[in-house]
Amino acid sequence: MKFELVTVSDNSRARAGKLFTAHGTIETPIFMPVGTAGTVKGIHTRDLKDDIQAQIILGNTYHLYLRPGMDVIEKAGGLHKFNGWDKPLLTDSGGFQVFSLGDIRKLSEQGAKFQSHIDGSYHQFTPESVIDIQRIIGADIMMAFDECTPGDADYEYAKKSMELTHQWLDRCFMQFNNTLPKYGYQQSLFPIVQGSTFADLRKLAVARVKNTDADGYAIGGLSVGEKEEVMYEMTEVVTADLPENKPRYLMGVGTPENILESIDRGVDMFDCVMPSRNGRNGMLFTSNGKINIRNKKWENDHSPIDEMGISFVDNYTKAYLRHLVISNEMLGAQIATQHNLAFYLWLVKTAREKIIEGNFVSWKNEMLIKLKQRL
RNA sequence: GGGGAGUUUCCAGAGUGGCUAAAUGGGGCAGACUGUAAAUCUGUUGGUAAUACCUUCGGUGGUUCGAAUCCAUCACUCCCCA
Repeated sequence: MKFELVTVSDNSRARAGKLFTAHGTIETPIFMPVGTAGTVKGIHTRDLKDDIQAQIILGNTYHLYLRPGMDVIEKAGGLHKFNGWDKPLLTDSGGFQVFSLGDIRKLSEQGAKFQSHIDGSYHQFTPESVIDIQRIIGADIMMAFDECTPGDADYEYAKKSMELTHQWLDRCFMQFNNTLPKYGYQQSLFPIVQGSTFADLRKLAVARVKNTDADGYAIGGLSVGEKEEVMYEMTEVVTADLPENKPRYLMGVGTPENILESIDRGVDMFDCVMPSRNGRNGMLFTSNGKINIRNKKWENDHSPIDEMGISFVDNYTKAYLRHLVISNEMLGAQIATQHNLAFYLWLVKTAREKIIEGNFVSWKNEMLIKLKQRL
């Protein structure tokens, strides 16, 4: 995998780049739609590619391992073949599930024991097994197994948690280096910087993680309960120390505002369930602000969802979409998801253009005002 | 014609003397959602000058300190038998 910096802003840390993978080139900054169970919920790969213009999507180790299981994925020839997405793919390692499945998981130095959220059965993930699974899935970018430290962790916990993540990181790379890709193309492994809300831990984590000389670096453990300013501060601390010539991936972030602010602080890659989940729940991100499409005020608003017309679904009217969402028609969730994802991809694509043109910061400031609005 | 059951707040439907502005579900209205245990969850849903008062359980009249709840009567709905 190769990363090429195209432009770096002179009045901000924002960067435009190109990431070359076995399944195609990704133009950064980029937003990666989340397709946890091998699908971006409600969206066909055709629309993902042609309409939304996604360049890379996610899958999840934990979910795919539980269902359909590695046997099926391997027989399919990997996830690309299984779900028909032939562009770049990134898999999360299950580290976030260590955090989000808190009640049904047990941590040890060896790994994490999970209880399946599907049938309650017990499973163990180790740094080694997580690499093996991601080899079978065949993701272009695999993530190291980490503990996603909660945002309200105290210093002692954050430090211990970070150290565990570092031990696991070494084992991940060991397993990575001792195994080969299964489908004949190169895969990369990204380490994850933890350290919670403590700048000194974050700096330690970056220094430690840089030793791996990986193809890219991720920032984890943010937007997990801490304040927004803290998230920005930590992002800055981390990007300041990460190598310039490698992509930086801020995991799980965020709102359109978060993304612009983080691009400004030198982040290149993002993923978040927000556009898809909130879309399913009736919330739209538009070029003029946020919309709760269930609200009565849209009942007779027969204007397009978003007059900017980024996606073909933007031609559906607010009144019609409101009707679909309120009636619990599945097309409502599909349209809203498709619109939101198209908007997110438009946002990062435009950010890239502005970085290259040299006026990212002023554009960002204009956008932030619009994005804050609630329609 | 004979016998029986019923009428409750937007809907369905509990409630058979005070703890009832009235369970529960639906619908309505609003909010949340950040590496997806989520097509999910939460709040609210008679009115107002609102730690109180007013109006409300088919209509009217009564019993009672007190009635959605008991009695009388009228209206309407449904079921069974002719």
